[in-house]
Amino acid sequence: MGSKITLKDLARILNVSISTVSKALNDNPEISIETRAKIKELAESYGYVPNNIAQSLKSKSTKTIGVIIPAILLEFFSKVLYGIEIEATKRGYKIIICLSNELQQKESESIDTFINGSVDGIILSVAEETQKTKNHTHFLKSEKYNLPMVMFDRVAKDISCDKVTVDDFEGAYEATQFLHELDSKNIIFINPISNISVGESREEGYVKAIEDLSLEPLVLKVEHYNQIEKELTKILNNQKVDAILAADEYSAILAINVARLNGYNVPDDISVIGFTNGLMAEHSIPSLTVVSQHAENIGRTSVEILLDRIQGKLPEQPVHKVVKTNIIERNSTKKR
Amino acid sequence: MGSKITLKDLARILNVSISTVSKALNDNPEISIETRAKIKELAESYGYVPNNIAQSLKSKSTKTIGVIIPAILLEFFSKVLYGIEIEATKRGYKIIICLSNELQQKESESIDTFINGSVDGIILSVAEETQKTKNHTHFLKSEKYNLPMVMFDRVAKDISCDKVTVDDFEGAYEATQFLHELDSKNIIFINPISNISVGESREEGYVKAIEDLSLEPLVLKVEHYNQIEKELTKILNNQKVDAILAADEYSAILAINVARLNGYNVPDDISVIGFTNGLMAEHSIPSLTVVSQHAENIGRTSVEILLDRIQGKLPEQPVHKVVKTNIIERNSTKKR
DNA sequence: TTGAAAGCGCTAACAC
DNA sequence: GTGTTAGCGCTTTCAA
Repeated sequence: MGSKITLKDLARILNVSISTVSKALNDNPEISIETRAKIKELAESYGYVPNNIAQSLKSKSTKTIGVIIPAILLEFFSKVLYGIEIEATKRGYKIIICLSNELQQKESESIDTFINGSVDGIILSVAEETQKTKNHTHFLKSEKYNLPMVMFDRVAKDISCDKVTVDDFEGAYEATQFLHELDSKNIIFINPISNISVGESREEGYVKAIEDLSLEPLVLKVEHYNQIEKELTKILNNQKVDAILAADEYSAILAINVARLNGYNVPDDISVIGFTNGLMAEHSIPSLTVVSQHAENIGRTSVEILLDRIQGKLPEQPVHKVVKTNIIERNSTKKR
Repeated sequence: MGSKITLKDLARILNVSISTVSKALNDNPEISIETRAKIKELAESYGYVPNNIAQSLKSKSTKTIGVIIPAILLEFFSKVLYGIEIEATKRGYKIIICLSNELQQKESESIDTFINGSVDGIILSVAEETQKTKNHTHFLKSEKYNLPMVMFDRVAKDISCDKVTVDDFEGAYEATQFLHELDSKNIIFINPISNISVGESREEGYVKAIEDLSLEPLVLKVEHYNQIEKELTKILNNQKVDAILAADEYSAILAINVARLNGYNVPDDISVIGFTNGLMAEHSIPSLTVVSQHAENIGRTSVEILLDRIQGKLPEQPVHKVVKTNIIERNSTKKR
């Protein structure tokens, strides 16, 4: 069967005008019931489907959201994406995905592909490179082209737009307290992501908690995961450590393994908490107690805010929503 | 600054016609060099960006691909998606994502959102429910509306379209042989996904290999992961097992744990191989030897075929490309 | 070298 | 109740 039957075709077949067909299919009461029925039947039989592009051009609304994420292989982002898709679909929107792969250049290009009218708004999380260079000029296009934008998780402080973040500071603060309540006095913080905003906040939360507890902070910053084994072993051999808080999931898993390799029992000798509730956390041995960021929730919330903004339901002032974290207790921490 | 400056606006400002502006910006030699320069400069200064929707309507090409995946939280699919995004971007295409969440209804709706002209082609992997019901009528729309479609990994045999699959049969066959070469004689196959096509093929490959080796096949089919511990324990207590091949990653991880809980050493007593090379496989203890399906490669290949099809570079006959698997040896199998 | 006009497919204000 | 017309923003043929 051929494709792409249009209003025009239907009109010609029935010898009516294009607008009559259009109105009939849109159930416009201007058109008589009989005509409507006849036209609908014909459209049905020809498998007519309205051309979405034409509708978009006319209505100046694409019903699609542009999403830019730094990486899809990081489980956190695929969870957020899941939340975004669910919520967008629920509200009748499609999503277009671009990956920045943590590069500023690709992030900027992605924004360019969105400011040409193909989407009604943007949801993004800032690329690592961009967070390092702090060059945010490409984000200004959102405002220049009147394209609503919401940033989630990794946000640019100096850009004025709606934001959804996790309370990383608070999450780290509470995790540190949690470890202290387990009688840990020597809590080390491992940070392989100190160069991105969330890593910073987590470290700050840890340090603040440690200070409030009148303990000694001990931070292990690393550039790469492969340094963790060596550096952590050195520390374990030189000082007492009875708890580890890791800034992400993988470093927590590594910490568990390094601790065990050094003869420590987890959780009896050392309790471990990591950030991010992912597959590895759930399935590691022992399973990992984590600070969950509710990734899916972040995605849904971002969509809600973006669509509310698009539909003019929000005050002019940018909205900043903070999603609370909570601790999911598993077997890498002592039972209370 | 305001938004959405159009050709019309530029034309009015310079007192030239719209078509002149259009041609100038497209570097059409019909327009004099000076006029071109002047117009480009003006466009630049106003931050003019051509409206993509209008261009699409005119050109009848959206330069976007519709992707329907059953689940994004399954790492395999997010890896494929990664491959799709990379290759699509490279070739100047955007991607729109829909999730079927393994439901036929959602899969069908997703196809509907694509046949209205919003994409130039579809890439999809069949939902679990659809594979069960075997109701494939919604896939026929692709042909009816002349919308090129490529299916990957989980495909519908009775639908004629381009396909990219993994050689699951061969992968399982080789993995079984691999285990046999490790001196395993009692190899059990755990299949929690016997209801989807890939699960079937893997089982067939295993059975064929076992037969060719003149061994006794032993298949443990389960409906859900939580049955694995009980069922496998029962088997381990009743008969000799020296190797386990699992139809997916998670069941392999579970198998390792169950074996260890029952006092077996992995890999000394029992070697374990799983399908899918994911995070868990890499980070489990011991790390898991896997049959890798090269998910990213599947994604890239799907895009290549789809775009070649769209651009008329392919023979009329549907193309079926089979991506080879290979075994990634880690610590859950004995060293040779 | 430039411009007028038609048309992509659809909607809607306004006529008849 | 139905049709005419204009227009969304762009490209492109044809005429000037």
